[in-house]
Amino acid sequence: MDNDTRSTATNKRGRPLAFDRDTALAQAKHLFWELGYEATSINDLTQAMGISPSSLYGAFGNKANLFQEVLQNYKDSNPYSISDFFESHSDYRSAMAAYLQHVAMRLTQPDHPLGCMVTSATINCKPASNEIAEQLMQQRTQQRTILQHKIEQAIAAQQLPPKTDAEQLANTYSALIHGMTILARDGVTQDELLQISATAMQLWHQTA
Amino acid sequence: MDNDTRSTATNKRGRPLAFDRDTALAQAKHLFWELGYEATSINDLTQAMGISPSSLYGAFGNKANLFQEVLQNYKDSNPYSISDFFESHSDYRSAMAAYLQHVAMRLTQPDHPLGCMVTSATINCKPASNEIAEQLMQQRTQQRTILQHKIEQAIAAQQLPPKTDAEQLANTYSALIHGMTILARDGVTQDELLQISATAMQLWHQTA
DNA sequence: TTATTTCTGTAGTCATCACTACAAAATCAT
DNA sequence: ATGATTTTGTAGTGATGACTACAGAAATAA
Repeated sequence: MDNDTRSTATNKRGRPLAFDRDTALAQAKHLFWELGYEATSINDLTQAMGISPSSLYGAFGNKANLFQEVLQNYKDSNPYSISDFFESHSDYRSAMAAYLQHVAMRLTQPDHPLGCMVTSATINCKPASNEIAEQLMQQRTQQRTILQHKIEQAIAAQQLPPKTDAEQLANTYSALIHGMTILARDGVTQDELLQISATAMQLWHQTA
Repeated sequence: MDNDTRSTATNKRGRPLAFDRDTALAQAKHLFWELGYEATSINDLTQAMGISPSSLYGAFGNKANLFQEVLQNYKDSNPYSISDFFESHSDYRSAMAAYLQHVAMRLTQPDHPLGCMVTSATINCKPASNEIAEQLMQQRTQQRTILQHKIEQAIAAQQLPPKTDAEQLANTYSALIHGMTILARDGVTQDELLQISATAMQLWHQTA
């Protein structure tokens, strides 16, 4: 029943960690983000983290568990969620515009790999990694659902036509955002992604 | 200087192939499409193709070369290109609508894996597979450029406002289409993808 | 000091990776 | 028939995959 989350806080007994756990985690995140879950080997990780396999396994359990921690860190390190934008903007249109702008920026930031890790890290997986792949899929589905709820609220607040199909619109924006990850990784620039975000705002008015 | 494309045509000398080359290629395509390039092992391939490693290497050279043939077959097996739609429709708007509809259908056809292989097969690759990953990237870039040219022609034909940014619009549609591959693989249905296609047609009018 | 606890480095495990050596088998050419 | 040619099955190769055993090192606790 002991909680095994070896914290960075002051250790009590035994030899102390010879490396900074958060720094190592950040380096692991960088690799998983760039190459994906399976294409990143333990050897790659130990090299990048500057530690030995035994240290890695001692501190993080195994590859899957390390990825879990990386994923949590990845989510925590993004200061802005969809909800944040819808809370800090009075009207839904400007919230969406700001969110799409934020996404375009974040997918092409020069201080970390291109695109979204949740979108890209487990596209090519063997069945052995199905659990992790499904976890990321649930993340994506959850984001889609959140967006749908925000749109439903916009409809209820009469900021969108009452006949608007919230799921359809959420799906369309989700596709666009996932696609921006592909484009970012293909070398499409931040400016171009921002233009896509601007273009996408036309979807807000459903005319058909 | 001998052309090494061992054709399916009547062999002249030596022991004949004990398997149907096209069928085996189709099965390889199925695997690469579903799992991606690196996550598909030679062992997976020989199992699915029903042949031994020596037969596989004898007939296809190596894994990278087999993938090349699969890719060519993948492209050839899609009877409709962007250009086809723009040639068979008089106005550009209906051509685009038909193309997006076609994409939504194709990405969710039940007789083959979900999504687009060119988009998904080399998202997670080690540096060793950079050549193949870049080849697929060039495919994606090329498709984007073709779309841009069609939009430019639409502008020239005054079927789009003269101030339309063709590259920007092509990028937006490309993002949407790539994102549809992610959604399709996440289990979003064909109907929902068709709705995305319909929603996306609003982008045709640039209002901003 | 000595004992206890925890981490580190080395060297290994076994499985799987792409790929191949080689002899037997199956065809064609003569 | 005999020989030339090509494919096949078996059984490997060395490299790399994730992971671990174990002894020693570095800290705290007594």
